Amino acid sequence: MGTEPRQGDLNEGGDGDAPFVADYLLFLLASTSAAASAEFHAVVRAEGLRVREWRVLACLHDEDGQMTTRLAELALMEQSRLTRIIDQMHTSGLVERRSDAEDRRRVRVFLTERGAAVAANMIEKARAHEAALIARLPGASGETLKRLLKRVHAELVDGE
Amino acid sequence: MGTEPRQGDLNEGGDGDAPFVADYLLFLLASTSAAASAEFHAVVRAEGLRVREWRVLACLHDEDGQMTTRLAELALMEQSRLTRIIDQMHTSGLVERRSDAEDRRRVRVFLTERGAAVAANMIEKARAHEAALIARLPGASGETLKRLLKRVHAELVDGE
DNA sequence: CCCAAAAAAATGCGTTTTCATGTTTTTCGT
DNA sequence: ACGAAAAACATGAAAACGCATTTTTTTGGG
Repeated sequence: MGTEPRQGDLNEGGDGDAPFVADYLLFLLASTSAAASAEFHAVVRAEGLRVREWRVLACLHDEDGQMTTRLAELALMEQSRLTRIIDQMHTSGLVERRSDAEDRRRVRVFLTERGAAVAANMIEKARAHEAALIARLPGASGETLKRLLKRVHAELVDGE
Repeated sequence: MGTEPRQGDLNEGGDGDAPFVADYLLFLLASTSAAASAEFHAVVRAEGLRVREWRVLACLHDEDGQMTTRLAELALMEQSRLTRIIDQMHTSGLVERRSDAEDRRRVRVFLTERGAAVAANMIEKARAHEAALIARLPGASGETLKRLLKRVHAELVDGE
């Protein structure tokens, strides 16, 4: 006994040289995202939704009737994956497809009445969870982080 | 024509009320993480590794001989998934298992010589990529972001 | 106007991932 | 010291996922 690794936090020391993971931006982003999301994802599943369905609902709430490709980008998944998620969400009565009159290659996805209700309900829960989460961070870290993430995200996506 | 949604960035307006996604912390984290990682993940795959194998290599580089459960936490994956990734990495000669003498339930994972070499090589590439990425962010955003993420991650994991 | 190229979405299919459970070893209460 | 509970890891089966390709429609050059 005594050789137990610590729980939770990212490692500090290394074998001999500098630790890498704990100071690597992409790991910090991924693990913070995972840790922060874990709690709410439990709520999502408890509501009978999968994480990706929740993402689709949230994106459509912001702008209903988006085309498949764009929706896949926003909801952070592959196009072919979204196609099948939409199938299932259609089956469970959350969304419907309508082909675009201007360009018949396009399929636009709309919330059903029930889908809109579920979306609104979940967004309320998400806002509450976010507020609670930010509340337990020191000072204004939460808001600062959001501001920073928006800037970085914008730079990564539009810039270059 | 003319009704085209913008490319890339997160939506600003909504149907009628406040936009949600573009200001929601968990989405900001997830999408920034995805956008930032996308580039490097291409490098990883080009090197013949999968993303999760790369994570394992990096974690073991920082501290070799970790037990399965802990390694799964650090490398952001499920325990049963890690078991199988280790199988495959063993097959490709990157790691080896040794059962812990003190507690024979435990399996510790070690880098092979080749694994260590691959890890070192990838970490070099990762550091270079990170530096380039941070360089194209305005001012000190990158470093500020890292500092903030460390704090938030620590709070989410240890605190509470 | 026509045909090749591009764009949007769907689909076939092999791989990955997860969930629940099984097996072995250790811990802990009495 | 014994047996129940817990911890660590492995595994079987089902679902989810992503890649490559196909189908349909639109665009653009000659």
